[in-house]
Amino acid sequence: MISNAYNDLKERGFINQETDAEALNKLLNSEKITFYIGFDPTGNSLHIGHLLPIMAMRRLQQAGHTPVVLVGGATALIGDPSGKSEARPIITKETVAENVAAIKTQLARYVDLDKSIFVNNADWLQQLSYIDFLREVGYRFSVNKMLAAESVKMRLETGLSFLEFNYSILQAYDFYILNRDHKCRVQFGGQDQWGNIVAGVDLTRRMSQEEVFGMTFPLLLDSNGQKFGKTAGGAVWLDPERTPIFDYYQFWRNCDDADVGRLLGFFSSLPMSEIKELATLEAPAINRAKEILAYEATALAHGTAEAEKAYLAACGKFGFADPENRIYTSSAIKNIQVRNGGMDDLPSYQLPADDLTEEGVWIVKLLAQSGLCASNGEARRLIAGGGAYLNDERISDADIYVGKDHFKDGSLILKAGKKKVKRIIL
RNA sequence: GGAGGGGUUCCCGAGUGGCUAAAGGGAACAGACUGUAAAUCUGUCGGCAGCGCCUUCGGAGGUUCGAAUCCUCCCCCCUCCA
Repeated sequence: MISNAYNDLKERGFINQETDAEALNKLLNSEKITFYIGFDPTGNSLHIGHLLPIMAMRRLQQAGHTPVVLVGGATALIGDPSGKSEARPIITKETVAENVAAIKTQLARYVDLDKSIFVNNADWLQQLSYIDFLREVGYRFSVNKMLAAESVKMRLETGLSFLEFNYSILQAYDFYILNRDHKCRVQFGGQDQWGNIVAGVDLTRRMSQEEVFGMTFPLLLDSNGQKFGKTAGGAVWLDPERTPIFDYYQFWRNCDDADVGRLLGFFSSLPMSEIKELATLEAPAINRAKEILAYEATALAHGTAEAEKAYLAACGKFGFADPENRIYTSSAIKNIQVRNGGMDDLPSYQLPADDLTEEGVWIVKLLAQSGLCASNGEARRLIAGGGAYLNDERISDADIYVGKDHFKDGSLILKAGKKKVKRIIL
């Protein structure tokens, strides 16, 4: 149980902007409130980019507050222009409905949905009458003001359709509805949501004479200023079908030294005092902090059993950072017996039996079809550049064939570079 | 609706008839160095069973031995005017 929700968020770095710091501090610490965070169901899986608000929601819930999880079933049909340089393709209602279901399942790992209110704004936005809406809500918005908003200004350069321009009004209306129907007092969101949140705070005050608040989270960048959560293969997904659990673990394990502390604050539940210690570890010991981060983040997304497997598989490949458990941590990772093995838990690819002919499988083809390389050409280049390994031996020739004798106990290990691994199973 | 400018490979951005799979930069990937880090240096960066063929420069046609480059029509974006 988290006792002081506001300070908790603050010391973990969750707070970027807030409408009224003092009032929020008081509110979050002295009352049990209802708050809301929205998610746009534009895809059928969440990715790491969505995780920061989810973690905040989790902490707030643990502090006794009640989250309203709003999925933007209606607003996803519009497309939020905030923080985007271009309009995004409009998706169909059917897709939105599927996405909502998928996202709900993933959220359940982080938030206790039984103690949350789950709403879909399609339920109230869908049936609005245009004329009524304009008369009731539209007249309260000043276009002059809207044009001055940073998120709109940006798009004024490249173009903004009327459809998208309306987005912020709809989101503001959501806040008003949630306040009216669920006594929702605070909206949280990413940094790019600031304009939308403020619009909602204003609208709610005007329509209901209720004082509500807003807070945004920082935009996560890695130490290089790059958008966080992107890797070679694109986004890192919570769906294990898209991002194998081992790869998910590895994403965290490979974060920059400089980022570990901040990431532990956001994505683990370890106490801040401990995190500060971990973040200041010297040279190679800092790797233990990364293991802890990876273990904790993976355990949250996929469960402790899977996290343990990924941890052992990765350490089997690269070694343990702190095999003797000298570095203090409250994480359950310390209870995991240091042992090797774990090969079974590397991402694997099942080779169709027909592909293994008398002469074997062409190595280039195998690299490509197992997903390690995007095309045959890329596989050739990888081999030419000395980055391909078969059972930990560098492949020097693109024309070799992999036969039965390369498989030990029915599997072999293929690597692209030092970090990308695939177990090929017969 | 009118006038002008523009749409190039993941992104930015050169290229105005053959030497252009298309400069340069960024991102990305690999190698070396390391700690599965950062920085740095090096290489790669459309597809193909690779010295040749195929697909790409908003879309569709056309001119030409040859088109990202010229012509016609269409779509989209920006700026100014209405």
